[in-house]
Amino acid sequence: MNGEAHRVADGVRRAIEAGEYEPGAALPSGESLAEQYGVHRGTVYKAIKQLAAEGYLTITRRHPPVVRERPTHVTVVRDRNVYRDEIGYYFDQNAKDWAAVKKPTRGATVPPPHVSELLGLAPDEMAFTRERLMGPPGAQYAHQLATSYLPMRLVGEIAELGAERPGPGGIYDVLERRFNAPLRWRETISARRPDRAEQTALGISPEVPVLVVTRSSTINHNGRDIVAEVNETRMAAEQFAVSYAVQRDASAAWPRQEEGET
Amino acid sequence: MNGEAHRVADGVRRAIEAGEYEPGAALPSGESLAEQYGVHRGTVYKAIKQLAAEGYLTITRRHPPVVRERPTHVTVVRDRNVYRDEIGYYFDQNAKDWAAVKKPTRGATVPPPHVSELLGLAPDEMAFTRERLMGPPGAQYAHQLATSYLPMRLVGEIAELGAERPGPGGIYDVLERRFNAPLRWRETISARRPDRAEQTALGISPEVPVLVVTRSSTINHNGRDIVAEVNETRMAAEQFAVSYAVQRDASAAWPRQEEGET
DNA sequence: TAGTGGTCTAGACCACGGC
DNA sequence: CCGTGGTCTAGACCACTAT
Repeated sequence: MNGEAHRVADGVRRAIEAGEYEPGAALPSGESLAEQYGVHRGTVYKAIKQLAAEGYLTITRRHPPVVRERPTHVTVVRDRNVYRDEIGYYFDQNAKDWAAVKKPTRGATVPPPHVSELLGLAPDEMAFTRERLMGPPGAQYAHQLATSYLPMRLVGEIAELGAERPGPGGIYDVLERRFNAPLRWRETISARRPDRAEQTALGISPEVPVLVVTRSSTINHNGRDIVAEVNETRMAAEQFAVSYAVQRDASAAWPRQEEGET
Repeated sequence: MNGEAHRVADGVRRAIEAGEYEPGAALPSGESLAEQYGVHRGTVYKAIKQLAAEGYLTITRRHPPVVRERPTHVTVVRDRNVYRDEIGYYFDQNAKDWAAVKKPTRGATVPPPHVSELLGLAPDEMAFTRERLMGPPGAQYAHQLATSYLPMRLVGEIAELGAERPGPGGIYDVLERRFNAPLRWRETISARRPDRAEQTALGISPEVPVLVVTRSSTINHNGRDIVAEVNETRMAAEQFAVSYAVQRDASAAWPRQEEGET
């Protein structure tokens, strides 16, 4: 794992951390770095890719690599509660004031397999989607990328769900009003490497993992529980973490009763 | 992004998925694959690295790549509760019957920065560690890699914490007995690329992200809350997900009172 | 000693953006 | 048109393993 590429990567990394290249500034071209370090351009290329994987650089075709803003270490973005303000439900107190980086888009696609399964759809069945890119005011890239999946059948029955603006409180209020029952949510967290769209939207390299929070919304309808919506939020794993308090099951009550202490 | 390397990767991937190579079997050497596809060996090398990144292969130095067991998609490993059985607390109902793949080790290291911060240690201060590799019975690789960090000061005061076997119920029971107070836990989830030790222990490539669950144990001592232990569990993100139910804050109670419905 | 993965150089070609 | 990143080939070298 040692070698010339490593030497170059270490040198450039140190230069970035020493502030020799400002965040947002472009690096010298591969050719000139090769000259500077006395190695072949291909070797520089590998070093640059490595640094992009570590989150130091964003690389674009036909433009020199750009130094990313300092990875602001881990920010907690969730806890185990859902809150409500005058607008509607929200799940993330930090992101409350975020704005859409781009106008939300609506469409229809075949959801990823685990989403289809949650919604009870056939693997190749289409779903209605709504996509939002959210970020703090003034951010260059989106920090979170959220896609909401709804069964076509449901959108057909309840026209407001497919509207450009479903009204105050969003689709969750529409659902609770329509079914006259409370929504229940479950969040599942995993991680994977980003696809092309996620790389572009979040400004990250293929090697930087994204944290995926899949939230399913369940509601009771005629005595049966149905999953009405699945929301998948993706964020760069190096910048975000998800946190929650652990709750004691009845079996773990304290103080404990039936244990003989010495 | 298209090219010869892609063609080779697609071909080999299809062969694996068609079952032409059994899980555990070795692939042909790079040289012979290069011949077979009519490309240069370096191109094959890139394709193989890509497939390893996708989780299909495990690559080892100087040995042909080995086909990994089919990534069994996402397995939920947590919910928001902590449970207790006759042995002690446990956080994961699925992993209840897992066994240690290797004998647990004890030692002392400088913890990662976020762990030091949680424990209230100086960035370069050492901590007592206990490391376990857990997996289902008979597994080739460990599925989860857990490290427990304790402040040296605490281990000095309470000798049982540093013992090879802290007794039934583990260190959590020791702490609750000693401080006569209940532990409280918080879990924070993020993801990153694995370091060398994690790659070896979990049998994954550098490009496959690991999910990191950091659990801090807080206990009240003389009226102050102290973080007595931090446990960091790592697992391959392609195989595991963490799931929990979302709870309604008081602001999000249902049915809602003060809203005029039309 | 032969064969393996892993790395590097040298040189070539392509697609595309900016001049 | 030139310069950029991105890719591929050809050929070399090394460290190590299996024989």
